[in-house]
Amino acid sequence: MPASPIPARTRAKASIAPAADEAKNAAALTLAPRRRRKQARPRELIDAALELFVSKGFTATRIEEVAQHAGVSKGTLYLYFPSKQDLLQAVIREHVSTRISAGAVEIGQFQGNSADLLGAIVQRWCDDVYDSPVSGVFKVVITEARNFPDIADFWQREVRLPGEKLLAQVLRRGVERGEFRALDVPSAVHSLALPMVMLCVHKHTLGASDLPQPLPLDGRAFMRAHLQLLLNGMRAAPTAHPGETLT
Amino acid sequence: MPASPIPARTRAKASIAPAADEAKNAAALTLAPRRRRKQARPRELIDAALELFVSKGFTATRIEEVAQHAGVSKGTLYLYFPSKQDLLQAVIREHVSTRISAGAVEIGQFQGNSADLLGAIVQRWCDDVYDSPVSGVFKVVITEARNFPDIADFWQREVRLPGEKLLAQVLRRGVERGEFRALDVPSAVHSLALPMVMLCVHKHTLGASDLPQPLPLDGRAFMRAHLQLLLNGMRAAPTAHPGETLT
DNA sequence: TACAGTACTGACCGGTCAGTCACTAAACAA
DNA sequence: TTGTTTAGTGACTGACCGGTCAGTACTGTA
Repeated sequence: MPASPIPARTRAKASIAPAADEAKNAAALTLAPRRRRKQARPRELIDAALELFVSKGFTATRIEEVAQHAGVSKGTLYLYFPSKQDLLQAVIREHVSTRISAGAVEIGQFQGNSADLLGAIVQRWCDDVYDSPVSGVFKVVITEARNFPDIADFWQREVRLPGEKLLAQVLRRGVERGEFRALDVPSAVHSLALPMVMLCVHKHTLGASDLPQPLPLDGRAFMRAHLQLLLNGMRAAPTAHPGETLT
Repeated sequence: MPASPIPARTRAKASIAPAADEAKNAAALTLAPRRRRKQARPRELIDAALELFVSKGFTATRIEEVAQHAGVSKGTLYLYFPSKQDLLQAVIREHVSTRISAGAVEIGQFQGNSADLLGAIVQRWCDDVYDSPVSGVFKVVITEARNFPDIADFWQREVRLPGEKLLAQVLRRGVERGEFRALDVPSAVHSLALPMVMLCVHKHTLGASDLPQPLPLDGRAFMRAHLQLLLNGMRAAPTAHPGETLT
């Protein structure tokens, strides 16, 4: 039944534009002509999705906004991604998974001592993750993991597992080279990784720039201090002051 | 325009009930008689909300479910809380804010050394927060902070600020008593707090018991190990192995 | 110039849910 | 017993949004 009793809100934008401009680029204003660009669409949609998912959250982002942002209509988006969830999965694959494997290669080639290696990793992570929109993906995954078990599963396999393996490898290297004392490696991995992830989450929740900041938190400075504290704890053998119970 | 062309699903339930039963216990079947219990309602609604918000998430929990869980109808809930958001705020106030001030009092009375005090705090936090449904509130706040700036603000003032103040106080105590070296106290507070919060979040996202666990994470054991590592780092003066650049 | 293939469009559908309000009945006083 | 107050009810409304599909128009080919 294509009765269509609705008057169809015709593009009103044009009439808002100043008359002066109108004569000149009337054609340009008339909603950019259709272009067929099958190759470029997926990546453009993924990038638009990243930006919007991060700034507004996954649920709050309407699929139509993503499409608009990428310069296409809602229907076109569904030509390339079967559902909103699949779009999110594509964002993760494109922006997070790929980076981790790239990082792993670099680390394998590092020559110096392990403390410096950890310093370089933290530094790199600040530049490429914390300071980039990618940090928002951590928050999105946490927010949506319960609603989309597939996403949770995908994240565990493609991000968390390789990420932790990578850090564990570096710590074991330090122990083997006699730079760190014998460590509970899996625990120490979390001592390093949990704050890193939490910083990303914080940046996109309580730390969001449009919210009042009674307790500002400089992620970069903190991570430097945190790493120094951990390194200090990993070098010396456990000791206790007199009177302390060392459990 | 209350045209309402929809046939309005009229309550069909009554006509479905077997005629036999009807005569006998018509009254008994009529869903527990109304009771007027103005005093008890708010707390019962808050507790029901905590359980559901934590297990299903804030958005996925329908207000009607909360009401049912508390044994009342949706309308009654709105008699006590003006909106879903206000209900969440009440949950936070009742289950998180109050605990922190209680903890602060206890800590003021502690006599032993500061390492043991930190151990006691971590232990207590595992028992009262991590192992209880309250841990889920952290995840809910993170999930909803962007959608409800009021909640974010409330959390900063009522939870994060007093919480960090409390830990800073303990660390300063340790430095003053000569148990820890001179520390960057705000940083060290985060070295302790960020993993604690992240554990709560993890427990209710990737760590949820209904999801596969390729990388299990024992929060309690980790926190013990993490604290030991930090204590070790806080006791000794910073050192480096030969050849390491100490930045 | 005509035609076919397909990238692209956007009005529409179906379903969901927070919040409302006219009504019902419990509790208690006169 | 009757009347008054108010706690409690649940059908209804209005807004929202993911996903669909009949139709449109760009592009390459004959």
